[in-house]
Amino acid sequence: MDNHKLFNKLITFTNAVYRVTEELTKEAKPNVLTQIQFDILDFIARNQPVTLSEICDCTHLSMPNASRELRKLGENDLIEKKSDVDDRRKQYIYMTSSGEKMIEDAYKLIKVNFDNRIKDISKEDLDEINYAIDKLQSKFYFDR
Amino acid sequence: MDNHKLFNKLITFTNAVYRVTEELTKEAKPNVLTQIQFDILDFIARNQPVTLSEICDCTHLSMPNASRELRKLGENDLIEKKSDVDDRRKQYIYMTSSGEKMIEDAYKLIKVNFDNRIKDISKEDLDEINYAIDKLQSKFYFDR
DNA sequence: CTCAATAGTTATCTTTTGATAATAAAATCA
DNA sequence: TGATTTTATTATCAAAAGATAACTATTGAG
Repeated sequence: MDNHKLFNKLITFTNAVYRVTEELTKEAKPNVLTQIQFDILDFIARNQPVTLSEICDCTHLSMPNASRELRKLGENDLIEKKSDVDDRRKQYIYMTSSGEKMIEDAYKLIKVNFDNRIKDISKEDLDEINYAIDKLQSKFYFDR
Repeated sequence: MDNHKLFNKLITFTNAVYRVTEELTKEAKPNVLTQIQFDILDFIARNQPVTLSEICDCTHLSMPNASRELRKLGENDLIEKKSDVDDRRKQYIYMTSSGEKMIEDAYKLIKVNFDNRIKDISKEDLDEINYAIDKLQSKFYFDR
């Protein structure tokens, strides 16, 4: 197995992941939000509390643009900001309960799509899938 | 292993795939193209010859918008259209040699990033990665 | 205290992307 | 043959996203 074959296999695999992910997440985004707004909300949901700077680092948005989108999320009562007591320049961003609910509902729909996709897969194959994900996550898709 | 655990694992895994893919493809897109134009060019590269309708089906672009972006690719001499002899409504879209070169160069850069990422991974682990990708591709990320 | 750095906001402009209507030409159907 | 469908284009308009400059407020360093 040379690197080139593995490389090409990874390209094909990545395309498949993107295609299936799109199928699973299709229609999960609420219409009141743009894709970027939903991505930001999702990022906050899994990392809260976060600062605006952290959002910018992780989403490649500039501060002004991230600030603008965050303002819209705030206007929709999906997030709220609280000033840091120690450093009053910083704003810690939290989900509101309606923000939490919006993300929960989105994931519920994704879960339905997921259940539908695996409904005909045998227990043994699911175990293999589980094992393979662990392998890839630890051996290749790790942080650094 | 219940479905919920596997579901959550998949979400985390998908995020990791997206993050690493972005790292590997970073700066591969030529500045003369927008992301969508590059995606279309990449799609043509791996499926040529294609028709405009096929591009629309696979990229969720409307015909007018896809036609517009395709015109720009044509103006940059990256693709060319040839009418179908049997059905003269249809246009088969091909890469030009400079289009091919642009895609090749992009993948060369991605390959460099890939080689850099796996340079410290042992032969045994690479075999495991290879095996795990095959498993996931056939058991979960299949077409249908 | 002064000055630079950090965190964030507001305003503005441009580019990109998305949506829709109107059109043309060729093919198919009845 | 005439009506309908398919394939694609052009022209607009609107919305989303990206880029930049100017600004405020706070903190930290010397």
